[in-house]
Amino acid sequence: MAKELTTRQENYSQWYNDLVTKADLAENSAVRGCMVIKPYGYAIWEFMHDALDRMFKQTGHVNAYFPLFIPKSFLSKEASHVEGFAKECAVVTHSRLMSNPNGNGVIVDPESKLEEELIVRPTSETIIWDTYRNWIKSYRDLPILVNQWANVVRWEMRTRLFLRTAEFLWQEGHTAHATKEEALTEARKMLEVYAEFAEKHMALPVIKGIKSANERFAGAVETFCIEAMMQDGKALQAGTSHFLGQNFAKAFDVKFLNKENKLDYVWATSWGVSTRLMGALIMAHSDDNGLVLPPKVAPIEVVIVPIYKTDDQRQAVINYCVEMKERLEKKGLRVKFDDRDTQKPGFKFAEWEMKGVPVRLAAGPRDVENKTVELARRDTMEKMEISENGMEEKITALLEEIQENIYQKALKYRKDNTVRVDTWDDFKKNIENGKFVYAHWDGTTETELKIKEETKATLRCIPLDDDLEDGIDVYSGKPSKRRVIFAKAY
RNA sequence: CGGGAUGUAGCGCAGCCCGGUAGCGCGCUUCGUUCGGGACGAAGAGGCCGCAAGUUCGAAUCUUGUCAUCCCGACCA
Repeated sequence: MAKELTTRQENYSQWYNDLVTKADLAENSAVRGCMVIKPYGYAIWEFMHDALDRMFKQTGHVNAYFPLFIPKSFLSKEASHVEGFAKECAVVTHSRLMSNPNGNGVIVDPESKLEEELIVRPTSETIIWDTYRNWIKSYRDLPILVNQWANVVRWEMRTRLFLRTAEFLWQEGHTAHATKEEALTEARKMLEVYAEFAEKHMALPVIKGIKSANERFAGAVETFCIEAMMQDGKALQAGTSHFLGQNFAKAFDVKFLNKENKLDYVWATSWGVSTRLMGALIMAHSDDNGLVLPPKVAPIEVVIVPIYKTDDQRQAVINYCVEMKERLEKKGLRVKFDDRDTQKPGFKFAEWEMKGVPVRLAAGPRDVENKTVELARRDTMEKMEISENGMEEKITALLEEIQENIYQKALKYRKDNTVRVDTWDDFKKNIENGKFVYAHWDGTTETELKIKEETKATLRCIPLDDDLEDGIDVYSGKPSKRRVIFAKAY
């Protein structure tokens, strides 16, 4: 048995990449850099999707949908925007296929060449602002608070499952406002929504911050972000919210009459999170036994595994389990009763652990007799025997505890791997060791790029919640007003 | 797009150097024994060796091209 176990661990525990992507969440498709999200993985995405959607609606947003195809000319209207995306666009040039006259198969019909090429959206600012022009005439039409759930395509040179796929699912909010202040408030508000979602639902501690000019979104005036630390110490940008100023309004000629009866350009924001969040979830919480899901995004919160030998036992145990399942469901919990006759209990234990189910219950004849049930929690792998009486309350409370524990564990990990440094030697050493480094920065792109060149560390963000502090730049020695975060990133 | 590696059964791999028509482990099927932590035995099923050309009597193996994947750069959510 030990040998079998070893073999399987070798197969399954090659960290999240093999384990989760190949075993459960996705598998590579024939399309370059794309992913198949398997049902269990998609269920996790649906939970994140639904929770976010509720939060958007609570903050006054509504959903809409805009075309997948963007005429090439749209993309070129905002100069820095097109510059940012030009190198990673999929382009539609033809509209038809035809039988190959020279043999079998089909070829692109040269007659069907499009007059203007279409770009498969890498993001939708352009087509949405082209549409907003017709929606906005007066300050009375504002604000527009629209969100879109969609897929986008970015033909990246190098792809990475979940973190940077050629096609990914996301939501993109695009809002239009009458004043700069209102737009800025909106961008900040959505950053708060993302931070709350990451921390409360995904149990993922994040740092809210502002991007440096160098890392800013193409076309934005200011980019806000949430940054998270993965278990290898690398930083992952988990969500962004942009204050777009009047850049897109000017590019697409979106003007309105304000209260003073003066014509003005509209102020804009955009904000988005993607299936990259699933990558964050996996990389932040998984262990060698597989995925660890915070209960709030777990498609299954409790799995019940029956244990029996004989047919007589089977019936009694199943009845016992079904009753528990119904009682838990009555409390609003998502429960799976694994009554498969084809797998043994030990196999099921391992499988559900790999899938990250927060709580497992196992019941056999002994439990039926004693009115007990064995409970195992995924986050700590602890097992305990609890009484069947009042188990609903116990489990409900435990799920909250697990949610909190996973968050605290990630938070502690980040704290343990975050340092403040004041010398260049310390800086290099700590970046090399995969730490988040708080250091003084002189505020110039030049220094930022030099640091990146020498250490591969990027300026993750200028933290919003930190106090100002006088100091000198760790690289250039020039004066600095505050510390910023440097780290290696995905 | 540059540098490196890889592509053989559902998954993980061996075979390639030195050409002779494919093998191992897991998984899968059937039967029996098992069943409170990834069971065991026996018998089976499954592969135009990524794709396309070339060399050869003969190619998984040699040559060229091509596509894809992974790692390192540049780029990015």
